[in-house]
Amino acid sequence: MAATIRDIAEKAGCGVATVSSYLNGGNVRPANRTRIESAIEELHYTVNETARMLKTDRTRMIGAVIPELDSTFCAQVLSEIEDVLRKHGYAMLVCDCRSDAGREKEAVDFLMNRRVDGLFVIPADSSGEDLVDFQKSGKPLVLIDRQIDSVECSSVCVDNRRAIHSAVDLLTAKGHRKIGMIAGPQTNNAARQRLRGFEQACEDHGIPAEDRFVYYGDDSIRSGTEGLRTLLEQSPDTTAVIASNYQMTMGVVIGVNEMGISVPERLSLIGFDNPQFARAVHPKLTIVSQPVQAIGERAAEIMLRKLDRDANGTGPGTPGISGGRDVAEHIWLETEIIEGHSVKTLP
Amino acid sequence: MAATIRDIAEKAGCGVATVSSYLNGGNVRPANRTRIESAIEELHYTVNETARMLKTDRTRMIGAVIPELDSTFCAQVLSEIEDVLRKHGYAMLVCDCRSDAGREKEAVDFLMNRRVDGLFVIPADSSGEDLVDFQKSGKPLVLIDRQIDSVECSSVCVDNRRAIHSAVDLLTAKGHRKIGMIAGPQTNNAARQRLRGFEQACEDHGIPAEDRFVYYGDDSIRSGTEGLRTLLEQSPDTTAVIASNYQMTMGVVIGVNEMGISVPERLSLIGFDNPQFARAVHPKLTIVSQPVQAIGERAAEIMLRKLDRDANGTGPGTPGISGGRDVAEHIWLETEIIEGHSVKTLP
DNA sequence: TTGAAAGCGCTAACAT
DNA sequence: ATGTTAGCGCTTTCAA
Repeated sequence: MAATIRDIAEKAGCGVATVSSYLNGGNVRPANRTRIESAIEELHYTVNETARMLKTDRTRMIGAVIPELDSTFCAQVLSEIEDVLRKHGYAMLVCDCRSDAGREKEAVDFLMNRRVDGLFVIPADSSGEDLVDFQKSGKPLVLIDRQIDSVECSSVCVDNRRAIHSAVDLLTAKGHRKIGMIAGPQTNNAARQRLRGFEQACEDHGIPAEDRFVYYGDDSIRSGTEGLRTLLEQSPDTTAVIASNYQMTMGVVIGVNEMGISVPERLSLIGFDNPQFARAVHPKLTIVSQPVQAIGERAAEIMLRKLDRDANGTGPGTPGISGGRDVAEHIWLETEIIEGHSVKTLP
Repeated sequence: MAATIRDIAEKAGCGVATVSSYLNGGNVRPANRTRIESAIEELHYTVNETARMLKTDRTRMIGAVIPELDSTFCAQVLSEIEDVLRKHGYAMLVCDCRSDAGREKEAVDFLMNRRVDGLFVIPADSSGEDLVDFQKSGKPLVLIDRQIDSVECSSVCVDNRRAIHSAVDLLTAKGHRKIGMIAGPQTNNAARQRLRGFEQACEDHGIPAEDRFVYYGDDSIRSGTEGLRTLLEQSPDTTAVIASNYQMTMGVVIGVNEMGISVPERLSLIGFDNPQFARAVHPKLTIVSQPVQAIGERAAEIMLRKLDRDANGTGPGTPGISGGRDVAEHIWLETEIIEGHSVKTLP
């Protein structure tokens, strides 16, 4: 078995409290300090975090529930968060839900049992009940990329409506009026907002709303390809297509490639996310780009601030009766259009 | 505070041991069973895993140390592992090291303090000391994608030499003799093996080894683009290029795109990983594809088997004196070439 | 500053 | 099958 704090105390000839105090940065007499240090060295002692967790009721672990690890957006955001978190001594527990509501709920329960100090969620398809449940614990919850109406908590999102709106603006400025939209699953807020942005933009530009220009995908590569095919079949007069997330963008590019559609001559394209991918596409793809790094940073920042307050304040308790003590912050970040050569100017 | 096992025992009118037994699937009298169940329901009781951890000296947490979360390969493998693990009640702690040796060591220490029951590592640039340290705890370690000479432990890898060798075979079969290789950082075994496969293949096909055909990248997108440029500058007679990981493949595709090089007319290309990306490239990219899912599955499988044995056997202890009790398994999986249209047949 | 002792919530040995 | 009890390794009063 590994050495314990008792072993150190014994070897250093002092009490366990002194060792504990030393470990936690308290004041210890120089004589004791050196003896403790050499004892630690000798016995290869390291703090048993699990014991600490039980005693302090803080695990220094944060959960992250995400729809798809294998999605650049999620991976980049998580990577950023993990970086910040670990610098502050927190570990990150990741649960990939494969965009499934049931698994999402399971994951939240799983992490609650493990007593994580806080939770990040990129909700794929959640009613929000599980999250409200978590909030009852009084621990911080931060939603990323998507809000949920029934859950009142902090969030970091981009302005999704505006993101797609500006994509439509760009297309109409170049003369497009028959614009196809490959939308995401309407169960999640981000996808809904993006579709709304599309509809709003069409209205603003006097383009009549027609169902035949909208395809409802499921954020997968497959549905991007399928969406393109469907759109072009049912509306051959389409001159431009917008794909509203990265996976579907890749799907659309696969589609034009395999169906032999020339871009932008026959069809103009605007994709989403991943500037590097956009550069790899020929011709370079015009995309809506999200500030992924900033999203991760801001989310981590909010979480750390809340954790800090919990650690010093009244404790994470008093849920429900919190009396407005915990104000939910909503951060909105802007997207940016990176122009490539995939949009043609119509005569 | 949340309800404890004592609260349940009290409310159900039995001893804590009975409740504990119930929670752990032991035999409990029907009468008690129902009363315990309703008490749990009423008090919203959930097991405090941290207490369980301390008592049982098992955290049911597994660490994963990886070079880059934002890499399809890592993300897919992790996603698979996490899936299997969670089904068996294990949580996954992820540490992204940004391909940095120092951070890798820190991550291993960090996870050791947290007393993870096991560790997965995709070593980016590790001397292996930190891993040997971990092994002293007697807990299972599984290396993925890359072995380390100085560390004797189980591993799941692909046959990297053969992977590149077969790529060269394909090129030579189509008449190529001036083949450029964009190699990864020689600090990691996988990259070394891939380069070795290249050299071996050249030798096998009677192609004299020339330094000017090899570029040493760092597995980044940037170095893929840079590698292509360098190769074509210093060896304009190059007719084909192999990129030896996904990031560099994307970099090369960006390069041909932005430099206006026609593929495969002017230059033939073979990439690595990510069949979906290959389909999105025009013309469809010929790639070496790794069985990512199988890699994750096998790794998780090995880990679970070892954990199981530790749980039932002598315990994870007796490290060092284990007397060959723990035989390291080495799994080798095969890669596959998916042909596209990026390789030209030379006259 | 330091030591003794209580106790976090759970499991497991033991006695019943 | 069930209750009692000790103790996992740590932090944190409380006295000294």
